[in-house]
Order: sequence, then structure tokens, then C-alpha cells
Amino acid sequence: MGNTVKRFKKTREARAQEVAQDYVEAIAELIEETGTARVIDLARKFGVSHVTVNRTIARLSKQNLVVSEAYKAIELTPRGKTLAHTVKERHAVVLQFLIDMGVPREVAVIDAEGIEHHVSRRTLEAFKRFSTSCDQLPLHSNKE
Amino acid sequence: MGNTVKRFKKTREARAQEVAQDYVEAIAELIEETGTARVIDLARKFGVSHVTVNRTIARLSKQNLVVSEAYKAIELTPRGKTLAHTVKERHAVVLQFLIDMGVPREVAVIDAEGIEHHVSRRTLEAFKRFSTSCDQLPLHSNKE
DNA sequence: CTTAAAGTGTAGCACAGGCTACAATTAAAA
DNA sequence: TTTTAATTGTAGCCTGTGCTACACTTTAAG
Repeated sequence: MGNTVKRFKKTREARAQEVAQDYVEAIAELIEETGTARVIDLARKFGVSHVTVNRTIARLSKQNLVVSEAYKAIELTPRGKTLAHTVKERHAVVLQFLIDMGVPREVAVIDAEGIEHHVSRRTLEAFKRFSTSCDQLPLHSNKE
Repeated sequence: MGNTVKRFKKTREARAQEVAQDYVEAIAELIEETGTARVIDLARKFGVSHVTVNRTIARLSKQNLVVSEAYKAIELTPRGKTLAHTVKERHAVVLQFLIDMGVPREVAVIDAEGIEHHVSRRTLEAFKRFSTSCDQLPLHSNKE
């Protein structure tokens, strides 16, 4: 299999996991902030109908990321919690990195959302290194 | 509409354009390198069946990005050419940026493929600035 | 407690992007 | 030229992610 093919296949696979990652992160956030994660909360968060959320949750349930009973709040499995934690950290690193690069915050927030899912371990490490070196600059802190 | 909603909507919109961008870029490359862009060439490049390519081309045709007659090679419209050019440049900037960040080339190639579609103008500018400042470092050139 | 509102579930539609299988056409070999 | 191989097109299936419309359950107001 050609290298180009591999590259595109990897990108497609990554795309397939994006939704799952966004959902577990959002669920974790909701539980932390409000105590529970309901279908309607996720629908509002993502700007989609509750039907879309419903079906996605069913799929995540099959993947053992969430536990969901009819008319009950959604919960994360241990696997879901672990994933949520990883995703949250990566998201934070990417966002801080963009801000440290000089990208305006509002833009950085949008770009981070799209970029984070395609950042490999190696690239994430590079981002961290950069932000860390920025910390040591006495001039101006980008972390308001 | 909430900011979070906007953010996710923008990310979804970006995703919808990714395929179109990858295709026009690949078509431009094929024409440049081999003279023509055929369905089978694209299928091989992306690692998908010729059927998938076929349907995508039909859609790009509706979007006025390509011209395609049955059993003929695929061509780009002026709009398609412009898009291809923009995408190619952006791709190059993102790839070079990752390499300059210290990401190993093989990893950078994969990550760039996913990341490029989510890089806004502002972020792209920041990437360019970084790579330019790297150029001026006399130590080692990452552009082999 | 009863009723209205909010939330959830299900049916069924659309489109994008995968696929295999088979038919038609073009290009290449004999 | 005829036959074979490569390429392209079409039918039809699957999954994911969006939707509206309508039914059901839970929650909150009266």
C-alpha cells in the first residue's frame, strides 16, 4: 500500500473518531459543571437536533464509551472517562499553543476544535515544548 | 446562537469541504505530473474504489470545480484551479511548519493532511511567521 | 392530583462517502 | 483486426450524521 494511501486512510480513520471524542469530552464537561449530561444538553452544545445526539449516543454505547438507559442521564464508562481526560488535555495544549503562536483567542478556539483531532503524539509534544518555552519568556504572558 | 454551537458548526462546515479540497489538489498534481487526471489515478491516490471517486467527481462537477465527461479525463475549472492553488500552498506551509517545529517528517506528513483543513488565515499567518524565523537561524536548515 | 411543558424515543427522509458486482467503453496486445 | 485488459459507469447495499414529525415519559406548574 502506497504511502499516500496510508496517509489518507489514517486521516479518514481519525475523522471517524472525532465525533466520539467530542462527545465524551462534552459529557465529562457537563457532568462536571451541572452534575448530569442529558441528550438535550448535548444537542444544544453541538447545535444539532436531539435525534442526532440520540443515535450517536447509541453508537458510543456500543463502543463501550457511555452507559445510557432510556430517559436516564448519560454516564461515561471507565473507558469513556479515560478518553475524555486525554482529549481534554490535548484540546487544552492545542488551544494554548495557538494562542502562544499569536493567533487571536476567538480564532484559536475555532481552529483548535478542528485541529486537535489530527495532532499525533509527536506533534503534541512539539506544541507543548513551544508553549513551555513561551512560559519562560518574561516579556508577556499569553495566559491571561 | 451560542459560541460553542458556532464553533462546532464551523468545524462541521470545514469537514464538508475537506474532500473537495483534497480532490482538486490531487487532480492538479496529477495533471502537472502525468498530463491527465483519471478516475483510477484518484482512486489509487486516495485508496478508495473508483466508484467512490466517480460519485465525488459528480458532486465536484455540480460545485463547478471540475469538468468531467464520460470516459474522458477530469479537468479543473478556473475555480477549481484557484482552489487547488490555495490548498497546495496552505498544505506546504503547514507541513513545513510542523517540520520546523521538530516533528519527524513521516509524522508531519500525516498530521499535515488532517490539520491543514482546519487552519484559518490567522493561524496560517502565524505558522508562516514561525517558519520564516526558523529560516533565519543559521544553525540547521530543516528544508533538506 | 391533574395538566402543561420539557425532555426523550422512534419512524422515516436526505446526503456523503465507503463498498461489491456487473455492464459498457476505451486502450493495448496478439 | 480481433481479442483481451484496463478503465469507466451504474445498480444497489451499508454506515454515519443531519433533519422533521409524531409518540411517549418525566418533570414542573397549577
